[in-house]
Amino acid sequence: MKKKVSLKDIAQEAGVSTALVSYVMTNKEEKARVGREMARKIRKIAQKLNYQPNHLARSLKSGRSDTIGLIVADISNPFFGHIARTIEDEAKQHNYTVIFGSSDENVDKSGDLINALLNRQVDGLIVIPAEGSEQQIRRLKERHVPFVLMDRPFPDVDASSISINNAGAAYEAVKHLLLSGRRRVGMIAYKTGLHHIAERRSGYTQALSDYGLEKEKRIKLARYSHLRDDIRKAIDQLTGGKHPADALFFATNSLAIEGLRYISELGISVPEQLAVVSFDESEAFDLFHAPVTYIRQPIREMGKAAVRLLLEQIRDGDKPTEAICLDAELIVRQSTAKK
Amino acid sequence: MKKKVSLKDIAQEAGVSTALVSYVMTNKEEKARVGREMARKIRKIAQKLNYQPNHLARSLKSGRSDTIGLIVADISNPFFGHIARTIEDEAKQHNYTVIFGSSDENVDKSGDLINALLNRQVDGLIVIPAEGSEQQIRRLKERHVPFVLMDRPFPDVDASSISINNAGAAYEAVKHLLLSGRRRVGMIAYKTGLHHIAERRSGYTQALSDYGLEKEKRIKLARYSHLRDDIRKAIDQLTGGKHPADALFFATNSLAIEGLRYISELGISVPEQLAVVSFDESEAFDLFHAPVTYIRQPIREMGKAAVRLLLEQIRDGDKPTEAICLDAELIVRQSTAKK
DNA sequence: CTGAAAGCGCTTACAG
DNA sequence: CTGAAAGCGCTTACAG
Repeated sequence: MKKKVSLKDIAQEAGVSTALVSYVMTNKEEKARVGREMARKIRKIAQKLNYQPNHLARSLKSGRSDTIGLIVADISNPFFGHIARTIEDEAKQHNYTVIFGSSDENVDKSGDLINALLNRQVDGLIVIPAEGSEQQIRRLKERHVPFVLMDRPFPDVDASSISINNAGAAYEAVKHLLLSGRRRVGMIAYKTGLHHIAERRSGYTQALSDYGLEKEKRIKLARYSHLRDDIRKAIDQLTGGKHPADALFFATNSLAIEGLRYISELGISVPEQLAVVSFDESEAFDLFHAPVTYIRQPIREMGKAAVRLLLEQIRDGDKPTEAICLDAELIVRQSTAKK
Repeated sequence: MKKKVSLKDIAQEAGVSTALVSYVMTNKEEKARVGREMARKIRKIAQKLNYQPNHLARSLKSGRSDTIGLIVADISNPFFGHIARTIEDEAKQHNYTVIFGSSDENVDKSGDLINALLNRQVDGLIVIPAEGSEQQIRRLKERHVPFVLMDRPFPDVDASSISINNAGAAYEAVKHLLLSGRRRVGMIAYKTGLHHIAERRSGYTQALSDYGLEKEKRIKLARYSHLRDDIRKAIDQLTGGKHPADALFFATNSLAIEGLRYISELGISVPEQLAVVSFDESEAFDLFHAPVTYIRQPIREMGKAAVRLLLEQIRDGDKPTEAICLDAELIVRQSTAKK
């Protein structure tokens, strides 16, 4: 790259010290009581030379990088892509830039990522934590790094977080299935200790038991790393046998998409033979022949809240933690129509 | 945040200069001929203090930030999300971090973004350029900023780029429709001057004319900002009248998804009444009742090539520009089955 | 084998 | 109203 013009170049041309130029360029001329004439002259030269401040130098001096780090599970998953987009927009409004990384639901990657972002002096972190990363998160707290957990709070860690009422939303979804006449409702979830999935499972269980169907509990788990195979197996089991499920509740959009692929292949008719509800949204749900009933998370609000909480923490290191829990909404469509 | 430990702290504890510590921490002990004992001692202290280098300071000094900037149209669009993911993975392998931004197909935003990333001293840029951003790209070249154009080359700008054979891929798609017995093939594209869309249009036109159907050309354009309305209007026009289209070719996945939503609403049967092909891929294409035939771009290869080209440019500022053009693949499925 | 010193490009408290 | 100086945390050419 061509050598960039620095404060020094401007100072030289204007015949003043770099200090003056710095004051003018950061609009602190008032405070530094720089002469109006001089300020104008400096600005003019800066313009002519097309001066662009070096953010790195500024950050090194000021201790603030105006950058936030974002850790998601996988940026190519539209759910996280949407979150990233909201955070980007919201951050930009406050003159922050976003560095991101995908943890792939992997603790080691997550740890490396956190370190890499921290070494780059991000002012704070928004993280959608991977399973088993509690320790890493605790370390953040010990080091007084401002951060916000998103999507998946850790019940045992006292940290600011944005999440939704997972148990409640799952409960509503299952209740909706029961009210539409289904009795054998299966659930497919990730095999994970993450709290948000546990909550979704407990919402499911609670609904069944409130409707006197605790005996009908049928949950299958799929590994993130063997998604396709595990889901196929799960569906085979749930829809086979003497008392096949007449409804399926998927705990996330990726589970549902993979599941629906297989359901189509098998020629199972939705919603006649099998009603379907999923967490999250997806364009794919719209194009399924029976548009899929889903639980809509308020992604925009979540992103906004996350950035807000983080910036407050950055500004005030002693801000008490704040856990925000938003409500999700059940969007009812064809895939759960009454039989 | 708590004060971080710096080289100085280690130097103090070890009773040596920061220079020594720096050499050891960057594994240049050989070159600096630091004593083995001393090196061990320094490493031990660094470990104990949990030393983490400040990347900002390093970058300021070295002039390299080991960060690349990525500009996409919209990170929440899975197509770009996938590209981002490949670039992230590939960059990480070379110890680079990625800062990203969404231009929203808007020239002003794109300009702001480029500046913001450059001020943060990214070593180079991978950009999926917005319409009308030629000037911004030319400026990059003038300033000798390493960069690679992706997805959309500018024919009038001599720059390194990764793209696919858009005209050829479109040609194949339309040819496939014609060979499957369709005669009135409509196309829906973005209203844009961007070259890759122009190429897709010309592939369409060429195919029609090669098959003696130039009179049957029916292209409709939709504005990015009025996607839904424009597509609905376009589909109404194409499928209405005395000679309704019997096939539709969508120039991108977002156009197709919006279009298929409407086609479902209208109750038009695919592929019987209307065959459908789209550029790009999407999970939604799989779940459509007649899985959609699409043109698969080699995203992984594209991302890898982009990073490779960029890093070569960063290493060698005089590297001549290189335009890589990859082939796309037509994946034939139900939506274009013979009538 | 080791260290002092300069410098990357900024900011800001301080002195005049 | 203006400027000299110190310093953020590193790296590296140079001198011993």
